[in-house]
Amino acid sequence: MSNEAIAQLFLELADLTDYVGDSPFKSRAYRQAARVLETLQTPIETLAEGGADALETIPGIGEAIAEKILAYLHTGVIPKREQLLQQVPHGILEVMAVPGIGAKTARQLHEQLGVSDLQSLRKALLSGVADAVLGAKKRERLLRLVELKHKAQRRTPLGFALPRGRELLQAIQQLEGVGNALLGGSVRRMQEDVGDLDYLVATAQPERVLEAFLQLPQIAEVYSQGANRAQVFLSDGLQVDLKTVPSQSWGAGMLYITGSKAHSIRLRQRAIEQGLKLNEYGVWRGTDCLASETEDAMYTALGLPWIPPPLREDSGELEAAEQGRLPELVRLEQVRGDLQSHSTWSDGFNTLEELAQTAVVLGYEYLAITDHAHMLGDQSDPMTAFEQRTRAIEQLNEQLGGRPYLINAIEVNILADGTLFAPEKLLRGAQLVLAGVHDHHGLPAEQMTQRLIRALEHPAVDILAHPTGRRYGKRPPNDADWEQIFTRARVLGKAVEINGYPTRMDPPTPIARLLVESGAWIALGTDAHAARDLQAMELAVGLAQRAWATPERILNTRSRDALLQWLRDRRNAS
DNA sequence: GCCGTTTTCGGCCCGACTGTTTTCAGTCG
Repeated sequence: MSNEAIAQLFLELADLTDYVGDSPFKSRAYRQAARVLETLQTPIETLAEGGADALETIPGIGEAIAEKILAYLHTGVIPKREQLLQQVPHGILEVMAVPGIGAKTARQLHEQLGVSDLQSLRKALLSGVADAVLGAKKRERLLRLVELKHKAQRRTPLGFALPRGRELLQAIQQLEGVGNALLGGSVRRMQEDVGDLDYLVATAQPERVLEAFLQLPQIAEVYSQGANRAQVFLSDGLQVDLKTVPSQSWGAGMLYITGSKAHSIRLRQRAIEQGLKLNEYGVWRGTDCLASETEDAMYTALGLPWIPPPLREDSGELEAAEQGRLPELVRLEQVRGDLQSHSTWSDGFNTLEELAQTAVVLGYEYLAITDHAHMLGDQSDPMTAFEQRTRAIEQLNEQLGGRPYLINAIEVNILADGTLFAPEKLLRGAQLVLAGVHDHHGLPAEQMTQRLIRALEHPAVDILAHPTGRRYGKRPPNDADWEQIFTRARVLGKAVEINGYPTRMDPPTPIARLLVESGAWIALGTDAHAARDLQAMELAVGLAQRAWATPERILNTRSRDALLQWLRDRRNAS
């Protein structure tokens, strides 16, 4: 089972603990443990091999939680969770997931009205009997939210949230009275998927801004509105929070609105240790404001350098900042080309010319055309089709004077046994070979590990594409020993891809971080199947940043000549 | 339930918004 799966169990345990009215600090500890488990880079089974002592070295995991983890790994259940599930109504967790219904309200609803799941909640709200517990106003509000909630169960992939968020940001910027405006939250941190959009506005007239904001046509439902904050839902159920601060608190507000929550809490604890207080208006000593106008000043007042948003997850960035070893993260403008794209020669929508034109607009020196080997031409004779495409690329390169330079590349399927589905001659003829898993997902970890290593060991392979195979809403990441795979890639001098295609974003952050730590070469690719998809490089870079990647080991921060030299050297070494 | 340059008990981030609460609990981010 994955770390995410066990983290989910602890989140449920936390809700159950709240529901039965046990210590709120207990449920907080469970939630903290869940968060830590989710961001853990190593599979929990591996860590558990060292027993409870090893687990307890993880911050936030003590004796009791270590024991629960071990019990789960051995028996498949956490006894405490099973015991609580016996005590509570079957569907109460989904009731508590409705915004505005917490543990206390859920319990009242159950005890007084027999509400036990979403369906009975909806009935109680519709019939009006819920008035007795909630009051008329809250009942009406919840009724609207329950209806909306149907549409918005899932988190939104960053690639979809980002354009929507920017569109709304533009609308907000045009509201009267708005000074600065920022799209913060998980989007600014470039998290792979986001639960809501968070905006910060600097203004001297918060009432006016909020009033105008609530009039925007995109807004379907107002959840709450106050003197300097509003929470609303868009018609598709996406939640949007907008907070205003006076302009002198801009930096403090940015820090607050960007989060993450865990990062903010650590900063606030740090402030307390230094006899200070941190809130969304500044850093304070008593009533003296020490910093508030810029994020930089906020961090400085806490004795830290500015920390880039993608790192703000309480996963080691504060310790690194303290010790002056924050990474110089790779930036989008350092990327000189895209290392995965598909043309009409396979399953892409755009021609080589169209892809090249967009690459020019993006300022790229090069673009790897990585059509699927098994989809070339009419598929009956891939070698002939490959040779035709090679000539087409060479001609186009000549026409364009190598600006951008199209790399005659190929993407090849890794079969279940780790062999490659393409003629050797074709593989040798390509300037650059990506190998990726496209079927037989979900093999046992050991088998998947050997499969990927075998593929990496093929002398023609340069890059392992979309390593975990995850697809949002379709397929979880494949299980494998990533440390072993990435180490093998480093030893072989090969690269592993960080894929920015919006529904892939592969590998997920914790595994991407393992990749960076392994020291293997990294290739950033959009996996574009249309020219406009090339824009997704921003997402690949964001994911690389969350993995603490610096430009040195990223292939496509290299110039065209340096990249081609790398390819020649690599081949000579194989 | 976790944790410790205020170590094995006594703390645990901080503020905004809602409702009907005349002083605050519940919920959320």
